[in-house]
Amino acid sequence: MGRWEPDARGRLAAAALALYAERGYEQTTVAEIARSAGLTERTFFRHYADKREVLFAGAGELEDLFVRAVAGAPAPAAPLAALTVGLDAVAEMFADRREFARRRHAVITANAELQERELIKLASLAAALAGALRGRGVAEPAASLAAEAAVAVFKIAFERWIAPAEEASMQQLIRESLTELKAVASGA
Amino acid sequence: MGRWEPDARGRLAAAALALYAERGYEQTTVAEIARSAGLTERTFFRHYADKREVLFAGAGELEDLFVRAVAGAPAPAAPLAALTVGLDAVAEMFADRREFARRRHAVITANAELQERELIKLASLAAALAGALRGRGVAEPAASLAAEAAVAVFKIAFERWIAPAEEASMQQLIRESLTELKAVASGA
DNA sequence: CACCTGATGTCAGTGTCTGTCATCACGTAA
DNA sequence: TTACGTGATGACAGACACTGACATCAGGTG
Repeated sequence: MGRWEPDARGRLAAAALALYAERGYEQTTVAEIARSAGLTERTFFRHYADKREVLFAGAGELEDLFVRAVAGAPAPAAPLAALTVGLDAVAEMFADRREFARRRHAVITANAELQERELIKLASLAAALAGALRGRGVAEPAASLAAEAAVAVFKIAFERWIAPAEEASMQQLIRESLTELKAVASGA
Repeated sequence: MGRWEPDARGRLAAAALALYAERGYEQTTVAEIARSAGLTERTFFRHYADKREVLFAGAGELEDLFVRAVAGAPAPAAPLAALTVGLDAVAEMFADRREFARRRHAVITANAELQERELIKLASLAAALAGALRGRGVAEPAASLAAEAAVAVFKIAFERWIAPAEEASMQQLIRESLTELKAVASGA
């Protein structure tokens, strides 16, 4: 065996989620997370920029997947059609992580600081999507507006998907939200 | 004259904006802001919950104005039409604060923590607007989607409004963004 | 065997934010 | 006038997030 236990990053993330869920984000110190993972506080900050970031390690992958799918959508597709290709790819990625998503989201919605971090990740996603659309020849401000709308669709579908009683697939919920958006935007 | 200089809150906000603009948000300590306003660090935290909030005192008023305008829109109006009434009210409120908005926005865009706070204020605004729409009989998820779309329109119009060369009125830019949104949403 | 590398530990320090108590001008009532 | 309450502030101690600097040590490499 190696000099250290493997996957320090993953152990820190798991310990953090467990402690945040058990006693709340504010009531958990970084030293406790590190100790729970068999490491020191200083090592925590070598793996994650701050106490919140430990919950958002997957945000980069989500953004990459979404952006690549949009960039690779069939050429003649309109902005919202290209974004729909990305939304479908994202839905597939989430499919088998519903319980994890529920636990993580419960922790985030219980704390304002964590919500702030989630929002800036979504804003980063929207900016990246707008960039992908511009790469497809979409002009501003249409690119940014379409990207913001797509993120809103994702956010609302996601919240429905993790609702306690919900059983519909994320892809189904995304399609429904998209339909609603089109109806709302054309209805005034 | 009173025992203390008047308007401690306002003096703190002015000192903070000036210092954040001059040397950057992270390079400014709360103790410096307080001293610049003739107060102590402890008093700063009695007026503002944290170092960021001092830049967002007006967010509550913006939300109140926006929500009241939407709630008071003519009864038969569709969701996006009611939101447009609110957007017009907001545009009027901003009209004579363009330079202040530019300075404040420059500080915020220069720092990720401040952007996070701005995003959660916009999310709070979107939630309040969705509530106002539900109060008008709009069902979910249409209410939330329409509210998110309206906030996106506001955000994009605002950014154009404070762009260096821009001279168009905020109302004009909001109308243009709304038109773009409708075109994008119906174009796929 | 000597050396380098990379992940970790240790320690000291800064800054944000909170709890607690003291201070003191002002208003009010006896 | 005097005693008392009130509210904004100051003073102080402390918890905790986060950073910089240096030490440690197993494993790979020459």
